[in-house]
Parts: sequence; structure tokens; C-alpha cells
Amino acid sequence: MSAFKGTYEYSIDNKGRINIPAKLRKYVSPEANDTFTITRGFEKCLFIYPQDEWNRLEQSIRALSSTNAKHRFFMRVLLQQAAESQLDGQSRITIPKDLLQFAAIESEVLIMGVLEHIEVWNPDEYKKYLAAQESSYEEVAETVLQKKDV
Amino acid sequence: MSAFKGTYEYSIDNKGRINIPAKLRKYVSPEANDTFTITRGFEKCLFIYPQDEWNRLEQSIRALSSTNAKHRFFMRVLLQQAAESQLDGQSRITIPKDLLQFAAIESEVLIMGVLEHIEVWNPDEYKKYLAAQESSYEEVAETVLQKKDV
DNA sequence: TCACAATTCCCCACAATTACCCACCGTTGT
DNA sequence: ACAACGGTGGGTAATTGTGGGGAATTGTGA
Repeated sequence: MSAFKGTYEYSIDNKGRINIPAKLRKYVSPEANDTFTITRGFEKCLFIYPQDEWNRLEQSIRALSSTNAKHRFFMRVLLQQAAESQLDGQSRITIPKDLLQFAAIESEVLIMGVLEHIEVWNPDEYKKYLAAQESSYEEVAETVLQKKDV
Repeated sequence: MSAFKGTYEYSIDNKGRINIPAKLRKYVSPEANDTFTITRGFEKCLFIYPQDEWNRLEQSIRALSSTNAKHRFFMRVLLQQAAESQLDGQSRITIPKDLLQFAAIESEVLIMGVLEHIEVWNPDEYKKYLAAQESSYEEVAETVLQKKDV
């Protein structure tokens, strides 16, 4: 299982390609076949899964009931924004325009490893996210800690 | 097994033909023989199955009880609206007029891959569908993912 | 039975996008 | 100092999406 970590500030070129940092690539399993699936993340960012990790995720989606309307909705939103992309000769992947738009990504990106997936953020959006979280820090901490005790 | 994913905004020409996106075609098994079955989907959209997947579905339909009125109704709606169509030289299939009417499709369509089938929506109808969803993506995801752990 | 109209199918052509390739630095490590 | 690697940019050829023309097929009415 991959275990990505670290933050990297990279640029995205005008063809919508971003480089997967070498340090993250090292942790991609060979089973992934240099293939990644990009999809909408929680918050305003993108998730990138190596193929093997994505397959694992897909398995759990398949297990969902297609007669349950909520499950159907979840499947649709998750899958319909998903795009597969393979590394080019320079270890880059191309991100579809609609996903770039969703995450408000222009020329600079933050790429972070978060265990089994990689996140891509617009640096400004990430700052906003941090700021928003900070203001509710105590509140969240309280909830989390309470939950932890249960 | 096919695993379609992604959303594509395509146009339908005045002959009722839509292109199957290249990225989706990649996942159609060769057993499908470039043949697809189109039928009414859940919600206001069309489902397109590659032939091999359709055959699988037909097997499960055969298993349904023909003495159960609801099952009978389901079989009728599914089968009577079903149309087989083969890709033309440009990788397009022709959709029958009554199905286009059912899904309120005019000139623009959203084509999306949802695991084993492809869905075709009128973009406006899809927006309505999303809006009608009372709970948010994150909310549903939480429920779904919790269930996954069980 | 035949002729005509309408529809369907198969082919060709163009424009836009994408994928693949090569080239250029800056940095790192030896 | 030099070689190797990693990140960035761009050009070209192939693929993809879209539109339309003409032949074959179907259906209808005389």
C-alpha cells in the first residue's frame, strides 16, 4: 500500500499537465502501471489515486446497492468526475479541464501526499481552507476528542 | 469487466447519432463486438450497455418471476424500450427517437460512465437531478464509507 | 406490381484536440 | 567539475469529434 507524504509546490503548464513529484512516485506501486485516476476531492481539491489504489476504491463502490438512491448518487458523483491518465515520458499526467475548473487551479499548484492518495490544490484555496479551519479549531477539536472517547 | 467512468459533453446530430467517447470505448470489451443495447435508465436518462454486459443483465432478468406483477412490469419496460445498435465507422451509435424523447434529449448530451454501463442525459435534466438531491456529496460519502467499514 | 417518398446506413472530409516526442535548464550528488 | 536526474516548455503527427452526401432499404399509395 502506498503511503504518500509531503507537500510540493509545482507549476501546471498551459496544456493542463502536472508533474508527479519524484519523491511521491517512489511510493507508487509498480502494479499501478504508471496509471492514475483523478477525481473530485472533498473540499476544493483533486484526489489522485494510483491505479491499484483506485481499483480498491472501485471495489467498495461496486459493493454498493444500485437500488439505493443515495448510493446511486454517490456512485454517479464520484465516478462521473473521474478521469484516468497515464504518465507521459516526463512523468506528468494531464488533468481534464473540468476538474481544473472545479479546483480553481490556474498555474501554480500544491501537491501533497496523504497516505493512499495525492491531493492537488490551488495554493490560495488551501490557505483559505487552513484559515477557515483555524477559526473553528477549538470547536473541531472538542468534537473530535469527544468522538474519540466514545 | 468494464469499468466506465468520466463525464463528457457531446453533441447529438440531427440524425440522432451520438459518439461514444474514445475514453469509454477503451473499456468496452472486444466481446461486445461494437454492439450496444440502449434502454430506459433510472431517472430521466438512457442506459447504454455493451453487448456482453447486456447479456449478463438479460440472464438476471430471466431469473425474475413471471408471476410477480412488478417483475413483469419491470421486464416489459426494460425490454420493450431496448434497442440494439452498432457503432458506425465514426464510433457513433444511432439512438431511436422514442428513447430520445423519453430522456428529453435535443442537441447536447452528457455522456457518463458508471461502472458497467454508460448513461446519457440531457444536461439540464442532470442539473435538476443534482439539485433535487437533498443531501450533499460529503454527507452521502460519509454514510457510504461508514457502511464500507462494517 | 410499380413508383415515389422517407428513412436508414455507409462513406468521406474537415477542424480541433490530444498524445507523443524532443529540447532545454537548474539542481543534486559524486 | 561533471554527470545524472528532475522539472518545464513546446512542436508535430495521429486521433477524435462533428457534419454532411449519396446509396441502399423500407414503407406507402396508386
